[in-house]
Amino acid sequence: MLELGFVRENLSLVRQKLQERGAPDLLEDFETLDHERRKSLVEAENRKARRNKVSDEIASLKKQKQDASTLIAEMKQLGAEIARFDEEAKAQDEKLREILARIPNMLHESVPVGTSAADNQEVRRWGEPCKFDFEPKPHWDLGPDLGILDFDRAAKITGARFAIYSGLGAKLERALANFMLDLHTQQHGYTEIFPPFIVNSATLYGTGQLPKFAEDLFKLEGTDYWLIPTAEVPVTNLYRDETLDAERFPLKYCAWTACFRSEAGSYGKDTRGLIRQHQFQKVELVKFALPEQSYDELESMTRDAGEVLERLGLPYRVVALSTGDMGFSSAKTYDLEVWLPSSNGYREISSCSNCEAFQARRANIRVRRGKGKAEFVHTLNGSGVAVGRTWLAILENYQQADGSVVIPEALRPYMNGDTCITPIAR
RNA sequence: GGAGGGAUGGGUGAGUGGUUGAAACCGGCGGUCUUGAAAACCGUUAGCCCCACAAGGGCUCGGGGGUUCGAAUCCCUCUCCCUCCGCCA
Repeated sequence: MLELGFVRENLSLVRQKLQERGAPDLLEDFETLDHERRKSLVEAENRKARRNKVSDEIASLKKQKQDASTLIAEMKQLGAEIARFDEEAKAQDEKLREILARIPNMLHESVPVGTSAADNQEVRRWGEPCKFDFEPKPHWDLGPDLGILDFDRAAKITGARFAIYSGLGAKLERALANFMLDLHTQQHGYTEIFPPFIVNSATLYGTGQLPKFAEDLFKLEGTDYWLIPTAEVPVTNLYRDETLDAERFPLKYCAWTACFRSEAGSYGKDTRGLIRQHQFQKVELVKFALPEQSYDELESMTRDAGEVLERLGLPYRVVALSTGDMGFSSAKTYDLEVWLPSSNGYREISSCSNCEAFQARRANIRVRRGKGKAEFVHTLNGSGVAVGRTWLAILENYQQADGSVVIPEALRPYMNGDTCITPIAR
């Protein structure tokens, strides 16, 4: 969320930034509403000042056992007026907050200007896409052929966009999660968190999923509970409504969780395979940084995520998202895209964002240095990385002519020494 | 699921409907004393909003609503925590 005062003082800048994102102008009524709210506020507060004063007078009259009925009659009248102006101010305040809550973050000046993902800028590449001397299979054929992935039974048990991993497939999923967690906790200094997969509305509001994106989420009927779309939500909200000590900064956390997304509005997209599921696993990185640290921390977080793919020998590239492709809460985002033979191209496997103070303002997460005044922290989050997509990237990139899949070296300790997945009888 | 008890400033914890935005203690900060430190003593120590040159004003005692001229205090409701019972991985 942006600060009310900031929007008031930078109205044209905010509008320009909205335009760069391709977002609609949400600020048409802002100025009048803001003005009227303050007018009602002053009217109410002047009367409250009077009320406070007269209340003291009434108290002292009563103490001296004198009659206060004239004053009390005046106060009755005043009370009604106060209630009216309070109500007015509250309604205007709510409208204003509603507007503010739906305004996306201001974009960092380094974000490439564009209208869609096509304008994203490649920053760097790692690795060479492998050349096959046979026709490579997509993972949605490879997995079922190997007997480690089953879409049909998942559809029976639940529905479309779910999958069942079995045997070495299930083990590979687990191995990947452990490999990633170990890398980040042991080599990169992140503290592991295992949070709830279910959160309340206030938490989702804090990271920016609510109020605007409710339709992307699964809600538990009859409750205020929602399934998390990413571990960013519970982990960033760890410190909601808290003031932290600057000494320990930056704070770095990683978490493995299942993620749940309704994928409303993506009908027909990526309907085959594991790319777009309602439930998937992800190792998430979250940082709380001082404002002057946050862009360096974004770079190192992006490298930390990239190292996962490098150790697994998966070719990838890093792109800076353009203004037209940016998420709601982010000021700057790098996507990591892994090479997928089935797409003959790069597909998103991680997204690393600096949200600056946008989430911290919503979630009221502050930091105090020394005796200074508390200020809002900068929050960052990035996938480190999406486990399900890594799973399919390994299948596709490490497939052999005979239909088997070689396990990357770095993963073998996590697979009890298994070096290869070969077709099994079902 | 049932029955009780709680929620007050950075912490512990008082608080009879009317100078209680809030005692006291601890902690923090500043000072006196001291070569320095400790101890002792003195002082100080919430946030947000409106207006703004300044002065000033308003709100906040878990959240929301109500009663009242006036609510930390009375009523309703929600959330969370604790104890006991039931159920349970």
